[in-house]
Amino acid sequence: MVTLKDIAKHANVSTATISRYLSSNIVVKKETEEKIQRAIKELGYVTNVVAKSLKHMETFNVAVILPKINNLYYSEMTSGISQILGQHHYNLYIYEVDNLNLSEIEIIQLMRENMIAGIVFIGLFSDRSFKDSIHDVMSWNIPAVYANRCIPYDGFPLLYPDLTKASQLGAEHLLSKGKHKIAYVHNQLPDDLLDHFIDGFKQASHSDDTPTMIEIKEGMDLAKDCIPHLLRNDIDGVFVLNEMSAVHLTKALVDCQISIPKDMAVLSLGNSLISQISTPELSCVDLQNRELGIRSAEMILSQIRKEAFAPVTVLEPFIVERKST
Amino acid sequence: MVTLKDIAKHANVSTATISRYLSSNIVVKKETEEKIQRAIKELGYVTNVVAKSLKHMETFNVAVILPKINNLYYSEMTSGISQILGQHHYNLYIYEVDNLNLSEIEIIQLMRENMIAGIVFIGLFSDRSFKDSIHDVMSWNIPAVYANRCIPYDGFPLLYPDLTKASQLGAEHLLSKGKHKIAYVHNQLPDDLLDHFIDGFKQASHSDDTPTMIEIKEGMDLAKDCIPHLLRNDIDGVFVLNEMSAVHLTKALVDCQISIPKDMAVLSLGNSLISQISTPELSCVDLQNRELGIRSAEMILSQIRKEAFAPVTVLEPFIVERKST
DNA sequence: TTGTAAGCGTTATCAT
DNA sequence: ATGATAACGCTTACAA
Repeated sequence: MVTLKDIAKHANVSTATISRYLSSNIVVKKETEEKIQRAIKELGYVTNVVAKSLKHMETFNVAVILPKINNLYYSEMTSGISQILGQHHYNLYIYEVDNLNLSEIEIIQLMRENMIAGIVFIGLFSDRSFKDSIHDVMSWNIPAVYANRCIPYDGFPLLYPDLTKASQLGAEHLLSKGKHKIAYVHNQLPDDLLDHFIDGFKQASHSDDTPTMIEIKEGMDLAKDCIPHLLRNDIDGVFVLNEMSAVHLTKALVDCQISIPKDMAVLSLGNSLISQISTPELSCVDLQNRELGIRSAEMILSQIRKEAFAPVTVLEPFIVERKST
Repeated sequence: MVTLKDIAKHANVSTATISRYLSSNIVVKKETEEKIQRAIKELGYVTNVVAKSLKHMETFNVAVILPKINNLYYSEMTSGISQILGQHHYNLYIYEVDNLNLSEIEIIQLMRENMIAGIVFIGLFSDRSFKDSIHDVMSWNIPAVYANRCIPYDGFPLLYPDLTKASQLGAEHLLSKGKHKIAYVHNQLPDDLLDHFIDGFKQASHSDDTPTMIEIKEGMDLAKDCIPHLLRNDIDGVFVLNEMSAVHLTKALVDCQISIPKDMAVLSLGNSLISQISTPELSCVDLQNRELGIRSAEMILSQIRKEAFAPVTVLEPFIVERKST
């Protein structure tokens, strides 16, 4: 490996001069500059970031901790993060929790050992893992962001889509399509989260009515269990709070020869590729995944630079209308 | 930050003893061990991996360089890589080329600066970028793997799915379904790659016949341009060499009221979520993306450990039959 | 404008 | 079994 010392010797200047010339924009005699440049080229010098990191006691590595990367939901956010970090010359580590046989504590420990510059925690909005760990992380002055959750503010930077608004927009959209008997379908979401959706529905319907709530349980057969339930209640519009379930329900409805959107409108929460691929193409409420990633990264960078920033960012969802409503 | 020095002072032993106790499994007096353990706990020491890396002149960071992460094709491979690296306590860097405003040279430079332990290059099989850079990387003794390409062996570790076999399996499958007028649909694949597919077709048909080759051009309307072409040639089975295109073509066929698979069987190359979501669900040739990732990571680790390994790994595709054939 | 030297946290060599 | 110390490559007072 070619070091500063090597080019110092080769160029007949001190390492200090070269270091200054390379790092700061400090003035150097033309002659010295030429000598240095020649030496760098001739010996093929490349700077050693690890040594720099040790000296400065900081790295340019930001970690994203998520359940798994092979999921469009997470990978879209990650891509947003990657974009911003790249622009600012930070590197991106990925840790897949579902894939790593490490406990939460071990992963957090890893962050400290590696002098990680900042951490983005990503999870489903019903997930509460790592919640306590974040306080540890912050107490060690590691910038952190908890992204895509919807939990009460608890002293750490938070970022999530406005689910009440999402619900309101969704319900309004269904209503505007002449659907008046609306059901919300979800995969075992916790009650406090469902409350957000119920609130949104009330705002949309200008009433105190509650939508029919239908829970999809693990291994349930939609055509046998869910659709009869829908029909029995004369439902004419469903808002499915999980994109994948929306796709499956749509498939089941088509199999049951129920016309979409005439007899049943289907609205999905989340707008990845799969909503577009589904037949019919699904209308959906876009939760802005990429933007969520972008903002997360920006919040991390603000913290690193000790700039002011809003500790809680709430993103506005919007409707994307396609064929299913 | 609590350092070895700090706990040395606190425990009244030398840094050398602690370092040895922590890193090697060298014997220490019971009394010393207790003193050290107590000091570590009381001061909250965590080891500094950056300092270790500088000392040892090696990191535990492996980089994956890919076009973009928000694509099931790449994220599935990446997840496989992540799984293996995690098991061996390596960290995973991700660099999205499409997202990073860096030239190939700059990215490679970055790898050197950061003392990356190994690099997995991932790309579409029609892509040839980074091909030359790999020789540079290897000349600097950075372990590297070129994954998911199908290019002639050129002195660097290679890993790809057997496309000729994939073609053969696909053609055999369509033939076995009674389809005799078969077309291959692709998105502007280069000729040398198409040759593999043509070879596979010949092997399947035990003849020297060539399948009808149809090229999808940027912005082409499948219903208007592609399907009439198919019909004109009495095609009754298509093998689409790109999963996304297979989905789109299927949609277009359904719109044109062509019955799948009765009037037209559709087979897709690649087996991600989207083939399952498509209506009808697509039969496909699975290229083993996750396994490709797993093997890539293993090849990197072998190189790092200077173990023997096969420089070229070819993975066997297999048929997954669903509703479209 | 340039050089000298100490030090970032760790490990390894050589003594003791 | 343990300690003193140099070194990994780089930066930065301080001096010249």
